[in-house]
Amino acid sequence: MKSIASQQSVQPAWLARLSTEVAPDLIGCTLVRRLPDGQIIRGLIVETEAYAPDDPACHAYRKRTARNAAMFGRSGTIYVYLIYGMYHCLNIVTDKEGVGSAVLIRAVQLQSIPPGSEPRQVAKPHRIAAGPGKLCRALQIDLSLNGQDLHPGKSLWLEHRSSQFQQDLNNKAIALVQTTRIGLSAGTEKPWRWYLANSPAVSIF
DNA sequence: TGAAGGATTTGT
DNA sequence: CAAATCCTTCAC
Repeated sequence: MKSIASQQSVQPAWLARLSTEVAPDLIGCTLVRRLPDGQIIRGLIVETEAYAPDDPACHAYRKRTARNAAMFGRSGTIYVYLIYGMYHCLNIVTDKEGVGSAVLIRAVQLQSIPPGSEPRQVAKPHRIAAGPGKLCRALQIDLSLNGQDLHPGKSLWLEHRSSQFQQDLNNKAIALVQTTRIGLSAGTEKPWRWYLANSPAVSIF
């Protein structure tokens, strides 16, 4: 019998499914960021949104451009974009290569306080990465990661749910909530946002 | 070549 | 509710 590692990294093949299937499955997974200086920041994913090709809210809805090119890459590609001129948003590309779809990571619950966090934020540690813009600020994610691949030990990767998390989910000790997405001007009716019920780290209450 | 607006966050 | 702030997209 092979020994069981507590954390197993997510492989591209596991992400090669519809974004609407992957998005809820990513809740409970751990996002791991390795800074240029080698420091590791880990966060439990507690909120995601799915974006699909036939979805008017999806950046890849109209056509392939320089900006959204990463969304058409193979599953496991990192798609980062700048919003409102000051915040970055992190997406994990899903489905087959050539299909413009991805999952937006909206919030993570940090395992530790990352470097550079302001005292005002540290007062509420669970809110430091509550929201897509704040998440990227805390994990120092910017356009330099756009188009790169998730890769264990490199800049960014994902680890599967712990057996404890999966067990709690099966026992209904914890639950996922599915509802509509946030901040859109189109496709507002699609129930493609998921979050961990009762998590203090989701972007909105 | 220019104007409009955005998968956000924060403070008034 | 409006500002901050800049890149992308689309119209002229």
